Amino acid sequence: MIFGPPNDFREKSNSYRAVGELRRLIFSGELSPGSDHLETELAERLGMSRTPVREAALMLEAQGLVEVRPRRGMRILPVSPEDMQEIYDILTELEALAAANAAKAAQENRDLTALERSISDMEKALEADDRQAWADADERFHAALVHLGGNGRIEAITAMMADQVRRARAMTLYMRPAPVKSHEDHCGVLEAIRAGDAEAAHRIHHAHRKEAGALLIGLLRRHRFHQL
Amino acid sequence: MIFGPPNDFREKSNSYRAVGELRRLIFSGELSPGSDHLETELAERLGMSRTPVREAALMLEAQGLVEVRPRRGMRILPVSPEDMQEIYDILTELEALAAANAAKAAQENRDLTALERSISDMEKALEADDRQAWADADERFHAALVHLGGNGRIEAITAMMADQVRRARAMTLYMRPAPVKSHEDHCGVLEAIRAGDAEAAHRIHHAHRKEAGALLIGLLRRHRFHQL
DNA sequence: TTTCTCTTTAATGTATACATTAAATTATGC
DNA sequence: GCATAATTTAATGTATACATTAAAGAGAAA
Repeated sequence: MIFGPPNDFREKSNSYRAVGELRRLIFSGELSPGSDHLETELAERLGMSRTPVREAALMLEAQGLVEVRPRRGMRILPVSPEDMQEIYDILTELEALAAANAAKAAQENRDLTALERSISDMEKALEADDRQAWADADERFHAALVHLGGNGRIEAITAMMADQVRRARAMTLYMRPAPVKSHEDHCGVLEAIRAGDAEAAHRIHHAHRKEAGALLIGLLRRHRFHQL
Repeated sequence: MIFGPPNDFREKSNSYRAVGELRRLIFSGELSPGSDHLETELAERLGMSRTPVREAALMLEAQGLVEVRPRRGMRILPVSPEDMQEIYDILTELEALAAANAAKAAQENRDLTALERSISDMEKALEADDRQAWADADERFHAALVHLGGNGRIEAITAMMADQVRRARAMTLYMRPAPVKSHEDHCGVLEAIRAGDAEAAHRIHHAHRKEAGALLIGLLRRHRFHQL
């Protein structure tokens, strides 16, 4: 879990740089799920000593991305369809709550440009049939929505879960149908927030995540089946 | 967040022992919220070198309990009423989901003894007017419920949040009225799970957490007011 | 061959040394 | 006296040395 604002001194420290680097390597797939990596090896790869690498590994373990086992190195935790089910169940509840809270706070918080922009970015990506751009904008939409909800801990938790979803989505991005229904849902949520209708925002977003989750998990299971 | 089963080798390592020790010191109030603690100081206190202490501090930071600031030491994050509101909002959603899932899984999973025992422990504590025993049993009830829900990530998240709640509850335990309404709610949830009624389990537990949260936060605000 | 034991290897966990640098302190000019 | 600059202090971030010990491998007995 990534709490608090990103402090500037973190960027100067090798430990936190290692966290960022390792995250990048994990999400890009260069460190594949299930693989083990020794501290020495990673230290050489990142051009630093074992100390900051080791500290980074422990932080990533505390965040649930890897497992540190003595003498076997840092293991990149695989994400099974069962894991993804757990994650989507959580995202569904917490994001729907955030949507409702965003709608309740709509009076004070009128800046919905982030939501609007991500929706229009998704439209453009859909026209251009650019799946990756669509996925990026979709992620921005969800992040913006959760941010509007105003609960920092929900932001931290969903950001962590989004990390995992990104890994799964990379595998299934080109298997799914063009996300047209998603677009309607997003617009519906935005309008409900504009109107200050918390109940509608919650209901639409809850259904949206539930459907998207079922779709992704179905694809994941098929994907795993094909791999066997 | 504490992922995965507690591996035995962790108990032998000073780093993980330090995590446990520091958590104990934080929850017992020996390290008070808002206070700063230098690595050297903590290392001496725990009887080990700076290395494992530092690693523990970074793990606790990744879990959201403390903040590590260069040259100022490890700061124990205070828990404001606003923080507690965030936490209860999350607990409300995730535990209610767990309750619903537990009810759905009631056919397979018939072992409700943990729930039953914690409820009877609460009854006993209530009769003996032992607030601390009641709070402990209440915590066990919620933990058992979430465990029955079967989502390991929800378990990890709620366990982390429960840590924070415990700190707040320590302040307000003797301010609140005798928790009689809670008892009815707990029994209601248990019966709904027995009956496999997911909707009822969700509804009752959701309302239960919402009320309990409002009560605790009200007390916290008053408590803070008195401290000023 | 297989299995058990002993030896060797090497990765980790920890302590420690040291360079860096923010903060505190002193000194200096106004 | 006050503000600013120079100096000192000390806590951290990192590298490295080393003891520990799990795992791998070799060797002997069945």
